[in-house]
Amino acid sequence: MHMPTMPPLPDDLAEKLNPAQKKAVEHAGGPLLILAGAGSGKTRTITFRIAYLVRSCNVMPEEILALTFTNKAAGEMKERVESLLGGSSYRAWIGTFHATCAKILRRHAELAGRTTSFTIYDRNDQRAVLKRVYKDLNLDDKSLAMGLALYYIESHKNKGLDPVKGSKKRAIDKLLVKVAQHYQKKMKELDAFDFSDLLWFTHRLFRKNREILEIYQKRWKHILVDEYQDTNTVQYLLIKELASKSESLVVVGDDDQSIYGWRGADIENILRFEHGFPGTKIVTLQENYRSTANILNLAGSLITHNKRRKPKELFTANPEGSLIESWSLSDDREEADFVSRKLKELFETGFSPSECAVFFRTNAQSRLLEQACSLRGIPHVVVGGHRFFERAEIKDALAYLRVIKNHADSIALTRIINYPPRGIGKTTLDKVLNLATRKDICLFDALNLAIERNILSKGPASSIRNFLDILQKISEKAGRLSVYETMSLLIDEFGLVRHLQQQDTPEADSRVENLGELLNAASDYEEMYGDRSLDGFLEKAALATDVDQADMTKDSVVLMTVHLAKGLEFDAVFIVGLEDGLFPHARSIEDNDVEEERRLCYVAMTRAKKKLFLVNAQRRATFGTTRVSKDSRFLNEIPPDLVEFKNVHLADRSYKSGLFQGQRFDPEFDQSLDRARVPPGIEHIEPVWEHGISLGMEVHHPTFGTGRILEVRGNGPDARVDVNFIQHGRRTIIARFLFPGG
DNA sequence: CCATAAGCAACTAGG
DNA sequence: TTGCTTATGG
Repeated sequence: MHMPTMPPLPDDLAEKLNPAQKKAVEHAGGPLLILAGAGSGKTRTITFRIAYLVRSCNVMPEEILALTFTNKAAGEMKERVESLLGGSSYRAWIGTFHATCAKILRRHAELAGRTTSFTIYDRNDQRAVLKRVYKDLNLDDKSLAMGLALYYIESHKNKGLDPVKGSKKRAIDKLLVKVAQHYQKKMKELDAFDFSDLLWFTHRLFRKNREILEIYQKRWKHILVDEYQDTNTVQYLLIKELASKSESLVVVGDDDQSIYGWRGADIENILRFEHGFPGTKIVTLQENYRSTANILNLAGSLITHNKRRKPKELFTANPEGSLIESWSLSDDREEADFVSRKLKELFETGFSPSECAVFFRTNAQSRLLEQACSLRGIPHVVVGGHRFFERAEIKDALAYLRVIKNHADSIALTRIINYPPRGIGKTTLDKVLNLATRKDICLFDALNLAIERNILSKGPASSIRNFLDILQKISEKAGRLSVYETMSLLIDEFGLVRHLQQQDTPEADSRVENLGELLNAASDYEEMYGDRSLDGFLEKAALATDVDQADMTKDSVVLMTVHLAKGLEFDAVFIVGLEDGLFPHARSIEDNDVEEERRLCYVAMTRAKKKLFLVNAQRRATFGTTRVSKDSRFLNEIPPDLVEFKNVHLADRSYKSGLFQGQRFDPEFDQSLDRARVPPGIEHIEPVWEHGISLGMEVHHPTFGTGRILEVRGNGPDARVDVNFIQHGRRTIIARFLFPGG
């Protein structure tokens, strides 16, 4: 099972690798742990190894399994392997844990108590299932918080344990087990898996059916795992099972970048890798190719404050670079304002917007930053927050698709039964749901039964009949239609767009646009995967993430949470909200686990290539009230000689920001904020176009009222102008419909 | 049954 | 602050 000697690396690969990377790529046989520091060429090492195996070691692409955490990482890996190997590379299995498990489960669905076209449920669907369970058990959210029940179920599965067989010591434990039992039963009836089920059921499948496990063990002779520090226990067990007969297992990770403890990731997996896999070899990649020496040393000093880590020190041949700037602003608005101004300044000194990023700890922080960017006309994208596939209108359309595919999906059916409103109200639905419970049938069957037995009042009954008829009609056709065609048909037949258009609000308009996007996504999917089936598309939708969706191709500043930033890099990085209680988060301080927060901060810092700004506010609005905040402890843990502290203490001055209050800036403040040329207010932002259209200009639109110009694309009467309307927010308008003044 | 108003809770983080 | 659930009147 061990390969004694390995053939030499081809020159074209070898010349792009340092000695440690080479060692990792050429590793022969047995388990290998690559401790890959931030920016040390981890992806290159993995992809080159795959190329090496195929090109030099007579390994077939299909004998390779590479597991990642995000679709994005999987996509990048596929791309890079393809550029190294060309045509045959598609036969290598490169995917996320979840997608890989979903694929396996589709093949053996019946053994997991599902059909091949099972549905994947997200957090909201899970909540809906739990709601039904609560109703059946006569429970309410007060006697058992739903969040707790979900956590119980999920954490058991993450640990590879059966939530149905939990401890029953205390009354609450008994209750949790009971809820879990009903939940799992419901999920089976619904023909659905939740995210953690995908991993858990695959693990169970392998444990109960050794012959199936063997199929995959034989197939995958070489296994690679990316971001190993983020694996949880089930993932560990899956890897162990799959790799027990493989020729090589290579895991890559960095214990200092383990930031998913809250979703079950166990840092011990990487810290104790060699205990789980005897005979492990370890290669450490310590040379950083990304950041300036100052940034690297700063991050390195911070992380040494952690106890639970493998000691290591990164180094770089990169120049020292400029000092790290630490800015302390008076409040959160000032902070956002500062960032937007500094961004403008960076653009002037040659940084391009897409090479700049702003990281924050919590999503709630994004709003002010977004506003500040809009007001200054800074092109920006917010990654995360409410994801595309979780927007109500998208979920509605997908719910229709799910019901068409699987009539037993009562969760989806409940969602759409009266959306758009068709006269089937709460009382009617309750009647039918009760019938369903009594007869132990799904909602769809209950609807039919209720009609048959004539137990509903006339109005609702005819509505239901009509609804079922349309559903029937589309379902019959669906088999012959593509996803795109099915979707357009249902949007039309059920009047989804019509219903939104009637509302005639800007929000509804943007929803209509989103439905259009969904149709695009469907046809893209067909083109990309050559697959016209609903199953495949729905699976893609369920597993899609916002980072996948984010359009990084535009030249825009990226605003995102630190968690989403892992694996990315930017010339200039702002870390905002560096305050105790926010970053590190209050929760982690209470729980006495600041180490993960520190790793998170480390991840954020090491994304920066050239410039790093550490920003905090002295006062911050949370909910309704403003609170005074203390500097983040992390700011005290970094070497001061690497930092230029530019703190502006304004707590005693009642200063109002010009940007947000519509006033001019305080010139004194401006100077203290920055010695150099910061544009004092939006009225000073340079005019883009001699037609009299300039950024920041006040304009009037017959429908949308008054607003200010944020961005102009093109010129002449047909130019596209982005305007921030007081009443209607940001919209794109053709220039000829805009009039001067308010 | 439905639309709107009012009242109230929620904000770590994500596949 | 937003976004949900509940109350109210049509």
